[in-house]
Amino acid sequence: MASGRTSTAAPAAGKPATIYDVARRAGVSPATVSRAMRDTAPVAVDTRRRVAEAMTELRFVPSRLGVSLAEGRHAANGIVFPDLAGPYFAEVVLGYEEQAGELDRSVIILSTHGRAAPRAKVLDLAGRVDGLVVLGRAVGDDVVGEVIASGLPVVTLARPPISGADAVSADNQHSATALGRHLAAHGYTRVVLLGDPQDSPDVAHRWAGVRAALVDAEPPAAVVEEVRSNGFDVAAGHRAAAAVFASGSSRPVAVVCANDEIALGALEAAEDAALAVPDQVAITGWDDIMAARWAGLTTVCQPMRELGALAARMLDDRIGRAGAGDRRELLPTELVLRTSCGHHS
Amino acid sequence: MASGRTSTAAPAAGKPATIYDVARRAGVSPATVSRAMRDTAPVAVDTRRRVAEAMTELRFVPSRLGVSLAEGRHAANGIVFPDLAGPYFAEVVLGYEEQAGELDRSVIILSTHGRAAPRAKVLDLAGRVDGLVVLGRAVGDDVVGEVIASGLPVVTLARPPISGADAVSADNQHSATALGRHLAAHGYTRVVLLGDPQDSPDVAHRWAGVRAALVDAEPPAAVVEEVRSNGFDVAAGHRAAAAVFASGSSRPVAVVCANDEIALGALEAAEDAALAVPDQVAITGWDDIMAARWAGLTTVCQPMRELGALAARMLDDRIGRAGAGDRRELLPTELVLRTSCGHHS
DNA sequence: TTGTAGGCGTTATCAC
DNA sequence: GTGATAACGCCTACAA
Repeated sequence: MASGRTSTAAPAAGKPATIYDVARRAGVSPATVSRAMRDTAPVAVDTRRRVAEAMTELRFVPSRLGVSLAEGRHAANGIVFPDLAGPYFAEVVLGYEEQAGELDRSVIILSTHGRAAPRAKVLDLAGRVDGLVVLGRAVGDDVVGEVIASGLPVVTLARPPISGADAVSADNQHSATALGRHLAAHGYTRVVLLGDPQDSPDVAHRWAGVRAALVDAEPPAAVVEEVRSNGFDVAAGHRAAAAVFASGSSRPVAVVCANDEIALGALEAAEDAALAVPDQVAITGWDDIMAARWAGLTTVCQPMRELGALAARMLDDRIGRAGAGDRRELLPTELVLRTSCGHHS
Repeated sequence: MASGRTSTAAPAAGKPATIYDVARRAGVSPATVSRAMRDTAPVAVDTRRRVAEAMTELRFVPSRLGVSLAEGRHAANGIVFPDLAGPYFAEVVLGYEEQAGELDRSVIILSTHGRAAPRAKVLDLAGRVDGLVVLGRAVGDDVVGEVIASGLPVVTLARPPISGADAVSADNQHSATALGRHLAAHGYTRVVLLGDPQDSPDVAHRWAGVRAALVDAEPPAAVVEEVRSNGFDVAAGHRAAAAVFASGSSRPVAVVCANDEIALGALEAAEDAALAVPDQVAITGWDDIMAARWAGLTTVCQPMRELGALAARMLDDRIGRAGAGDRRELLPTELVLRTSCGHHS
């Protein structure tokens, strides 16, 4: 026992054990402990056993910080989005988290809450992750550009593609056209668009598609007005629609809304104004959130979950390969006909 | 210029600049750069300027890993939840993120997706944060206990309090009683409870409250059956309710559901079975999600956002103070009467 | 006011 | 197989 004095080594006190504590306890070097843990090189069975024992006795858990610093990676990805209110973003984030989890990456979220200047927060986030996805108008092109320039892999989601980043979005074009045609087929000729195209690239695309389908219809229909909703929630939709309905004589026959929540607000406003839907006004939404089914809202279904999951996979890919070209992906959408746009026999 | 050779120092290549690069460039020591950045000690104006210049020229951004390792903190908090599907958890997480953001902490999320054994993932998460909130039945008491034992501050949310952790939840008792009374007042005497109390502590409390109110009513009503929904989503509710309605003769007159999504499913099942709501069956939910308003669902409104925000604040507190006693907080809820539980004049 | 040096906890490269 | 030792990037006493 001369060489003894073994196994007395204990970590400072309440503080967590380090790899050095384990090494001392097992009578080996820290390097060996690391190898034994990670199976990164052959270790004698006996040594391995002693290390394992020391680890459990000391309840050793490697410090994430130490590992990350040494490995040069965070094993975490970030996602920035405008808000989590409303089902849309939540579903996308969920799809993202699920896929990222399978790829063994933690997910750090950052919501800009519609507020301005999240630059600092975005940059901070960028420093905590191996890659970032930017959802919608969560942050300006300038900031995204900055992040890309810093060398961080970036994937944009539901947002105009940026050079140097991959992009995934839903196929707004297809369903916008289908929706426009459908409304024209119902015989509506006067439609108003309710939303904020300048706040959401997606919406701008939808509007363009609807407009085109309308004028191409036979007989041709047209957008008579485009009004800002100043927001994408139910309250905003309610206010904006109320204003539209109040302008009496020029009352439209169809109100196409930028998303379901605005449409739900419009439905409320119609009720307030004693306007029957769809007999006196047709109203449509976008996203197919859960409430839409119960409100009888005609809308467009997007694969929200899958959008998030795909973004996660693309980001993971991009982190792997160094700097190949930019990928662009488009996911299909589908028009969901219910009663708010008119009667279907 | 003999002492020259200044300001040529550049970071290795494409790699980000370190504090050493900046120091060399500004002709000072790393320590001074740190002090200048953090205002942690007086620095001569001239020195400060030179440092600032060097920083911008080199686009220096302190490495989060380096800072965290040195500071001994992550400046990040975690939250584990069962799922983000459905509005409830999403809203809570949003409230949490918002508050955490104001406290200058990043948020790392982890969904267990109902799946089992997230132990490893939870422990990994625990190693990345300064504190953790556990939402609902996201993870077993054993694992939570392990995390607490490791010394990490923990706050539980909508889950039975655990010694060593703070706890916040909604006041299920109050509204459960109100709901039970209301149903009894409608004259219903046969009610069935639809949900999985063993999967959600919240639900167990609600059931207890409803039962108590029912038997205390005059004339006394009672729960005739308690059926498992095997899940908390619309599909689960639909299946379970269909089974209930199929058992012909013993048809209940009121179905109290564990949450709104189950209730929505029950509403669908009632429609399938050609049962009029509320004339032939009354149906109630819980949470007051957006769809509830459109489905005319009687339910209970919880301050979901505020639950998350409060948890964030309590966690931040707990990280500050060392090991004071455990706090317990209860947030109020409110019964929301709509048409699914019966006619109101 | 500023510099020096040690520490935070791991991984990985060399030798042995 | 295993052990030194040098990174990784920053902060902060301690000295000067």
